[in-house]
Amino acid sequence: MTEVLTTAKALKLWHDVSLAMVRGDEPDLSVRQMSIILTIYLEAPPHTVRDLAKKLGVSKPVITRALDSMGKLELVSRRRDEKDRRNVLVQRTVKGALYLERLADLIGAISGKL
Amino acid sequence: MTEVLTTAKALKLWHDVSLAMVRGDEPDLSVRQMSIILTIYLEAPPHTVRDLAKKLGVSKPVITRALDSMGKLELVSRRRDEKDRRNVLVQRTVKGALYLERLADLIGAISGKL
DNA sequence: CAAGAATGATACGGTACCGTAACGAACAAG
DNA sequence: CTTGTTCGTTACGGTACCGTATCATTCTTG
Repeated sequence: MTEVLTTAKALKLWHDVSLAMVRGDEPDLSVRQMSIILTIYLEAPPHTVRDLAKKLGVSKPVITRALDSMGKLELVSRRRDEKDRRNVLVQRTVKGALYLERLADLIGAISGKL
Repeated sequence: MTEVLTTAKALKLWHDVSLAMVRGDEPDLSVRQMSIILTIYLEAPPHTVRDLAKKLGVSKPVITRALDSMGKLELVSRRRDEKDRRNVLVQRTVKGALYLERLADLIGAISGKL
């Protein structure tokens, strides 16, 4: 039997993690940005703008802009696909990996205190 | 011994829930807005602008603006405190309760599939 | 080749949020 | 009263993001 979070615990988890993110020093990522970076780090490459747009159900400019802003933060990087130079391959970075590692630790720690 | 989410599962949970929020019809709340509405619904009243600002570690205008926008969505409401008319009491709404109920169901369902 | 399709970026006008500062209203203290 | 403090809001200039439309580049197809 799989353990499922109760309504109250699910909301408390979301609350505590969100609060920690707001109170933290790092700039908050939007839900869209969070979806993108997590997709890049959790799912197998390659990740193109078009694929990400389709996966999130948003327009391509939304992805381009999110990559611009997260690129400034060095959380992701871009590279041209040499096989098909129309494509842009979105790639992971050291900073991005560390960012998500800290996020995972935070979620894990908070979920342990529910 | 408390069950703690592993790093991978914590991130997958966050990813799947964020993705569902992005793909959903409802407008995404920012992390700050989410923190505020969850605080209002999870913690005991009264909730004033000042208290919320302190709890989130942000300035008061941030709270005012977030209440404006969430008020437009009818997720929260405001009322003057008759005991001390300087205070504004932030209150729950039916729509807000339903919104968080759906969110909790979503988190619960996804956490069950990890 | 040329013509068309596909890809990601950019332009545009508009909306939302930011941080800081200033403000009016309401209370508290002398 | 009046002076000072507290509370929430508003003003201001600036930044970021939105959706739509358009663009240049690259590939594909005849």
